[in-house]
Amino acid sequence: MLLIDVVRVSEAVARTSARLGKIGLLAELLGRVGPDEAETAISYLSGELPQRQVGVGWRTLEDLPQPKLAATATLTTVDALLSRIKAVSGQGSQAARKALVEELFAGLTSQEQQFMRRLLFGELRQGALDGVMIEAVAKASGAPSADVRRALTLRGWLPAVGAAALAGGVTALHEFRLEVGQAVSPMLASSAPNVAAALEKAGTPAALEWKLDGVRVQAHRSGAEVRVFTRTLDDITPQVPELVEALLDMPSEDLVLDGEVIALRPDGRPHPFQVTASRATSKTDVATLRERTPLSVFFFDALRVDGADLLDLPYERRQEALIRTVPRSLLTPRLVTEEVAEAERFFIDVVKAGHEGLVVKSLAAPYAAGRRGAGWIKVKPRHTLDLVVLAAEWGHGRREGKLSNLHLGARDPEGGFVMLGKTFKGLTDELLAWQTERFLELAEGPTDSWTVTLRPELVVEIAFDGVQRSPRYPGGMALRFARVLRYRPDKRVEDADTVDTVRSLML
DNA sequence: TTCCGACAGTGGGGTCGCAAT
DNA sequence: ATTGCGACCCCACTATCGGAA
Repeated sequence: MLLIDVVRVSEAVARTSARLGKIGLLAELLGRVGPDEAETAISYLSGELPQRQVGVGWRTLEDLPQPKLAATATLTTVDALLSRIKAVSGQGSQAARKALVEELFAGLTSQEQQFMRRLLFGELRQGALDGVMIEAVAKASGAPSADVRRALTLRGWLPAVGAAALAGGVTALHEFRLEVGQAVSPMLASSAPNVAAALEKAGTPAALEWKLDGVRVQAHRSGAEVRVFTRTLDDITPQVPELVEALLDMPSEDLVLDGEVIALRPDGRPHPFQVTASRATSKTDVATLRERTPLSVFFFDALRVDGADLLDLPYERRQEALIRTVPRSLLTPRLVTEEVAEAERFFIDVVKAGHEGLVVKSLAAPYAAGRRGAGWIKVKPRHTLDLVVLAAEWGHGRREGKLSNLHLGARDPEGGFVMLGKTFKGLTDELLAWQTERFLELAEGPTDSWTVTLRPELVVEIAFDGVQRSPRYPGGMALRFARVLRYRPDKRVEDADTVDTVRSLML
């Protein structure tokens, strides 16, 4: 199949707003792709590369070679080139990689080049990714979408699942099983503003578990062999020897557990997230790092114990298996209750202990991986500050032509402002339109095609999860997960919060 | 008819590993 | 030694579609 066939479908999908329309277009193409190219086609049309990453980003794609006039590239030839690019990126010079990227793009028409650029950036912007492609695979293969989802949960990679479905229908989908060593898509959580709302969503009684601010891990053991995967299913086994040893100490030789690794201080309180993340992703001299900053692991779910698959069992039953298998010291602290007041006390406890919050879980929910359903709901405390908008950046995609990303500053009592980070979150279309107009009135000082500097006159109320140390910003602090709550036209700049207030929150 | 779950899109800070400067 | 880049840890929020109620 020609690449241009895929590009045309992608463009048609982008022009179609109806989800069912997108599914129809994608399914039609899947119906005519050959078995050798199905995986590639599904991959491209769900915004991913069969190679996952190839080491090519925006910088490498800044200037492209002259496009071809005739579209002759096939999925097979393009895929082969991308594999070579990945191989060179793994071990080789940037010049060699650049040459291969040139070769790839020189073989494409201008239309194909634009598609391939967006695909490599991970910004397909056709309004269809995995969620829509699951339905398209179902439609094209005749298999129920629940079976496609189920196989995706177990395999963690839609192109492989989709190709199997197209080739072998439902029967092929049923051959995907939970296998030790093959990472499963992790179950994710939605969020609620407070404990009462989370309990409402989960139904009572519900389980409340401490939410630790670390790195999510899925640990597999088969006999003497252990493998550990992150949320995105990357293998980090060599980086977490503590976890490997913990698993080998357990009585079951055939198990899959879900949990979190976190670096704790000697007093048991958590290190900042940066410390944990650095430790869990550093590959060099792990032994020394381990001595200096040991990792602890806390498990909260069991997907397989003693060779028995538990995915479809209700939460409560999986907990029974977990408790039987994992030593108490490695279990995530939890409480089962139907009382809102008791749940709120538990929330206060966890925050006092320095952790992130709670995850509220329905006792009946199976391990519905890969979906942010109502089964798990996270609750975190929220801080707010009144800050001053110092500048704004032009948006992209659906925010093209709108000033979107705000530079946020706290008042310096000595005079001036100290930038604490940026945010683009929490803005409605109406607010985007309003602020674009207002910012242009306030524009003053250096302005380029990217950023508009403003007279510091607007106060905005910002919600955030915490203050972290920053090597980037002048005050040495940055806000974590900042988002706009509302503008405060009733407040003057002199009423905005100061850097001293922010500093006091960092401790 | 209204409500709500699921999805896609729009980007945020920090750190590591590697190649080039 | 330092810098630039790509990848990947952690993410929140709004708009939209379409099935559920």
